[in-house]
Amino acid sequence: MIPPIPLPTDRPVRVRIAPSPTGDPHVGTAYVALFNKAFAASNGGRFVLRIEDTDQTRSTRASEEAIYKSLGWLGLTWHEGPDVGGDYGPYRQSERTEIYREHADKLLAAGRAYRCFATAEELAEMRKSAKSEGRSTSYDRRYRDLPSAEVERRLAAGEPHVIRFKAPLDGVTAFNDALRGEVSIDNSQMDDQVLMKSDGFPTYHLANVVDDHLMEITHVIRAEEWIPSTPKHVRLYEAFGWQPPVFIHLPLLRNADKSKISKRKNPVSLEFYEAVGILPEALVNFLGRMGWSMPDEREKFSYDDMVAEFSFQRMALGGPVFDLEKLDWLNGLYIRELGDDALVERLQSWLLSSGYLARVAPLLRERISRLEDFVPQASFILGRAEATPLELLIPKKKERVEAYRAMKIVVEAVDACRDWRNESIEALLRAQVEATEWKLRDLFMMVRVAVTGQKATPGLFGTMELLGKARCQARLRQALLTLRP
RNA sequence: GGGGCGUUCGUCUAGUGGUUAGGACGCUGGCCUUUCACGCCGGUAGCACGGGUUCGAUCCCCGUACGCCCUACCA
Repeated sequence: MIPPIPLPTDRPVRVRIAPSPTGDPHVGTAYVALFNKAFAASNGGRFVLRIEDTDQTRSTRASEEAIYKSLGWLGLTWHEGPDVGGDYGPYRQSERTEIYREHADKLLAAGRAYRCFATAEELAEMRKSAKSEGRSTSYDRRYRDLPSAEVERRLAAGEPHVIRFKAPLDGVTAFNDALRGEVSIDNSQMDDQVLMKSDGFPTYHLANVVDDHLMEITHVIRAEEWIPSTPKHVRLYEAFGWQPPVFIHLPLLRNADKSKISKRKNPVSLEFYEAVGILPEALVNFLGRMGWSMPDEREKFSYDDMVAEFSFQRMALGGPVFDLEKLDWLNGLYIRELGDDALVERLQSWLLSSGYLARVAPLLRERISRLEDFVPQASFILGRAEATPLELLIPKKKERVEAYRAMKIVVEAVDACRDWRNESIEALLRAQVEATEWKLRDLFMMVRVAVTGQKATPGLFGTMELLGKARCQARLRQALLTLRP
């Protein structure tokens, strides 16, 4: 039985989501956003969006924009964030590096953190030998007690280093998860977490704790995967002399096989759901049924209904499988409820707008002799795609494994593409020809068949552009699944 | 390997120390209908296992199994 969630008596409830802008906007982000926002709304609190772009190698502005767009599409809007401002900014972590630096220095000065000069190779070597000897592969604290003169010398020499937290060596660290009760780990399990990376950016652990405190976050509502690192966060709060927030860990969305939801096994991009015509209110409703239920157990309810009845005591803790079939059923319910005008409006704002048709029509002009031919000709671009059969997918004189390998390369390249235009798609695919060691025509034919389900189509790249990245990804991934040896 | 979290129909879930364990998706039979879909009525299938505690456990406790997550200078 889940106890009531403690609320602050002297200050407003403040919650946040903190997505990192890498890759496509994720359905898990929307899930966590929904429960944060609903909790805030039911308590008169505020919902903050903070962008965790501390991974310089993976974060992109395009991905950040995509998060705004998709969450906005779902109506999961925020009171404070990089785009709308607020009293606790900046809300983009890459603009807060000075703050983290100062706080890391404080820990350094207080003897709660230390500089570690281990190189990546050194660490890899350490883990390798630890593994071969059957020891724990966590960091062995080799720089924890480096004499200060030596630290100074290396610093003066400009040696790159990270700052690590001095985790307690013995004892136990416990915290209270509002849904699960006390969670504790033995401190022998806690390693000296990196706080500041050698590039001067903080890790999640430092940035998160510092920002949540500075932004006066009262309840940290995040996914279950964070439970194991929460004790470290608790020790960080303690080291700073801060009061930790209430921790609420939500169950993880799952694939059909119960593993954590992933793009390999499920469409996870919010852009996919929008592109295939899932209604935002249906998706929000569906996410609200993941681990949560209305008191009367009704299946269909709006965000406002949810807020009116919201309580974490109605939360189930098992990891819910994200079932597309049930989403489709629910979405159908919403569609059937639409009036004629509203339905037409939805269809138009989906793909049946004159603007979109204006882009499709030129592609199909040569292929139609009557106007009525347009509709069947456009079906592979407007309609739902069936999985392309295996025989069609494998080019002549190619083996299944070869096709699988090549498709994998294509899928990964497409995932990474951030500029979805005819020319850039072409450049992107051309760039894969070498990697696959295939003839250009074979590779492009396989992609064409995977994406359209047919061998004869309008220009491949223009078609892909119009189809949109999300749907192309889904179809390519479907093909990859079919090809899997 | 180590640590943590979890476990009610295939899936999403409700639920209580005594219930024929309820609803939804799916699948399925029927009705409606010129057909299909929608809608309506019905069927299908579940408390992981073993010990306790108890007059009685799906529910409380302990163990086991299984699943998942973490174990990065990613979040």
